[in-house]
Amino acid sequence: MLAGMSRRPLTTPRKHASQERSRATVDALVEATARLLVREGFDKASTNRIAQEAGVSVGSLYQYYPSKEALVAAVIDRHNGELMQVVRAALVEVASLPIEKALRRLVATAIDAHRVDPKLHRVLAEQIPRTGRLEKIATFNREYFVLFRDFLESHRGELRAVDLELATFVCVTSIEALTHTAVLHRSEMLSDERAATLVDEATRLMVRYLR
Amino acid sequence: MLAGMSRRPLTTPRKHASQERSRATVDALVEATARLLVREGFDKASTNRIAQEAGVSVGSLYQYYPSKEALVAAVIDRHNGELMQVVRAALVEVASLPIEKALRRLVATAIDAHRVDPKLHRVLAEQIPRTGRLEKIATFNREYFVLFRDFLESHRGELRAVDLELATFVCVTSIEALTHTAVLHRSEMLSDERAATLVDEATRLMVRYLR
Amino acid sequence: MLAGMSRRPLTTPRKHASQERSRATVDALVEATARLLVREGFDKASTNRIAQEAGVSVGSLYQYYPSKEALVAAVIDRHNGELMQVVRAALVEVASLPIEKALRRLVATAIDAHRVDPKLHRVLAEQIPRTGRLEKIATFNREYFVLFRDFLESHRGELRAVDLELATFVCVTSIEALTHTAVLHRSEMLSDERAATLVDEATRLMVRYLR
Amino acid sequence: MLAGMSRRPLTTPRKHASQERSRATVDALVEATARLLVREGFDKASTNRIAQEAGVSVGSLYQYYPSKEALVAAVIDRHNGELMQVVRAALVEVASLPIEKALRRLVATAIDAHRVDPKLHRVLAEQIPRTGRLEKIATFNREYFVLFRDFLESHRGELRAVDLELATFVCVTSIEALTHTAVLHRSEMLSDERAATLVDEATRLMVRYLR
DNA sequence: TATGAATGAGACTTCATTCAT
DNA sequence: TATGAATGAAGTCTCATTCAT
Repeated sequence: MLAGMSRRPLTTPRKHASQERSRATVDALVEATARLLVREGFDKASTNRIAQEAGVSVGSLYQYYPSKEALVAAVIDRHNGELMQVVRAALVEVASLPIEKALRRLVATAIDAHRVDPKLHRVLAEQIPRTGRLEKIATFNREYFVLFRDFLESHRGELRAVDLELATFVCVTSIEALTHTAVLHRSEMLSDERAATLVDEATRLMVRYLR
Repeated sequence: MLAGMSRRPLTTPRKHASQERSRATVDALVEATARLLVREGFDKASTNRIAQEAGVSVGSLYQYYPSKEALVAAVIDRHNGELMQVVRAALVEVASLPIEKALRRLVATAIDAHRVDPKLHRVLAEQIPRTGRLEKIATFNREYFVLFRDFLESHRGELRAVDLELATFVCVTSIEALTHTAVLHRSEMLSDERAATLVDEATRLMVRYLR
Repeated sequence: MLAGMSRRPLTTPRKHASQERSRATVDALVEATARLLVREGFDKASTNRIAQEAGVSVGSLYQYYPSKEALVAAVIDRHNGELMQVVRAALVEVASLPIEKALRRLVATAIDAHRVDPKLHRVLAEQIPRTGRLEKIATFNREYFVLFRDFLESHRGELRAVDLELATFVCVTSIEALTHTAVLHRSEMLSDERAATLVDEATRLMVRYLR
Repeated sequence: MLAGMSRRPLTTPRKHASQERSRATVDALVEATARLLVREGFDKASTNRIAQEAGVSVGSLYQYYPSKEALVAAVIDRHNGELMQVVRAALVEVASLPIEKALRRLVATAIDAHRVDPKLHRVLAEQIPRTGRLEKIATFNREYFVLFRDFLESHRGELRAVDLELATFVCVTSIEALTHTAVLHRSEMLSDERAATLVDEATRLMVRYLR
């Protein structure tokens, strides 16, 4: 569907690094990649530089990852994992709350999630499309989507009549955009005094729309 | 704010191409860049290939643009210009309508704007961060922002008490995200039957939030 | 048919180098490749080294040849061309001679042909299989084969009853092997005094076989 | 004689593998090398892959062979040994036959010898020059040469007056070339019906030449 | 002795950019 | 001013070989 996207480099790890020594190498590589991505951006993060930053030889890098893309993919996966953990926990916690309280909590959580490692988040958000991780992102989003849909379903009683699918799309997309933009491009909005207001507004947006 | 971004290549055109012939060359170059960006992606769109596609020598390319980035920047500017034209027209047209009708119209326009050249839009959206065009985008957004704020201001009477700045942020960000996502990742939502529903929902989201 | 031979690198030149300057570059590259092949062998003749030897940048090398293999292929083609010229000339010259005189002359010519650039010939003979030039070699051999067959045909009267195809195979293969081996591995056989003896023997081999 | 061939890697095995376990490892390595050479070609047959194919660690590989070349050399030696066994047996068997019968038998045997493992034979024939095994090959050929010379000597009575040295060169080279080419490049000549004809012709070539 | 993780020189190749014509 | 040949830094990746465990 995307033009010119044939022959994308492999993005799956090569070995699963059973021994302890290798495990350390793999971790160092992913960590180094994340660091360089933040510090220098995708283009400047060459495999040689990554290996160097990880204190490892290029050869070792290629022992575990077949390409730079695979390494970035690993960083993405790790980051997504962390985000989803936060999100999942929040959704569980919130399941039994009345919808307004619940949504407020979810918005706040979304902001927190974006704060996990905002610089990394930004680079990844920019680079994801180039890494063949669209699917994984889709996966990520789909999981969020499904969980949120379940959440709405279990609060059916408090909602107006609405196509849940559509409502989920509207809410998830809006929350994501608002929190993402606020964290990455409008950090002044998240000062101690003003953060609450933003949460208020986002919550109001959702609540009024859904009720 | 972005780390390690010093020494960014120049991104302003070299001459202003007053003569007719030059004008044609410049146009051909920008057009060729856009075409290749869509067809091959940023990385594969080399300056040599762009020159070839434009039917011009590389030498000439560098006569008019000091770098590849400058060329991409030109494409971005052109694209943004087209978008803003659509948006501006809509805002003018809508100025005197009651808020619900107005918002419905604006949402529909946002979708149309994204449809101007969706594939190009997607590539640009992905590449913008790498081109130092963040500022220009900010500029773009700021103009939209200001216009929308004015729009809200002139409909003050129909709104609840609300910080206009904040409301603008919420609305602009949400509309942008909903239309962008729908067009780029959920094209099935824009089939003839379903498009109206999406517009309905987005409108409802805004209206309920603002009133 | 050969195992593991999929995805062979391209072996056709990239441009045809019309301008004089490029022509010189291309020539220098082929020449340098031949030189290095002789001096260092295939494996040590890296593209960077070839470019250096040619007094040209690697970039230029890749402007004209898509791979090292293509360069070697060019050398092979050039060498084959030279050989065939010698061989063709001899066959024409010999057409009307009685078969013994003719064969003697052809054997002597084959030795001469191998002497054109024996070291290069050796390296190429060794490297040909790896270059996807088997076809070209086949072509080369086929031309020789056809010419020799015609030669036999036109001397039909002097031959015993024999399958011409088969006789051609036997003669061409033997002459080639004898001259190749003598030149490359038994140069002592080609000293002034002994060369004539070798030609005698080879001629006798053919004549007795054919008559 | 070959230029630039100094500093060739070691090509002799490291230990003589007295113990049984070692013997098995060594065998597995040589066997694996032969298999990979056939399946993937010389370049793709990396030492790591060979070790893996042999079910042994790279470390162990280097315990027994000091270099990749040494491994290939071992394969060549093994292959040559097998060939020589066939050839030696034939020469013994043939010693007392009249020359025509004997030569027919030797030609047939040469074809058989090439059929022992034609794919391996081809790869080795191509790779030998790169392995410093030229000497060994020379050795191989020299043994064949000497045996054949002895054969001719013992049939002196049936021959015309001829320099035995030279006659041996002519015969050995021609037979080798004819059988090698037929097996590797003209397999259609060895179909059940046609093989006999080829043997006939080759025999005739020799007999007429020698008598 | 065996293992296999680690090494790192070096191979191939691309492409933004320059410059002689 | 236009051309396109030339440049060469830099990037990705492989693989023979070593060495700590």
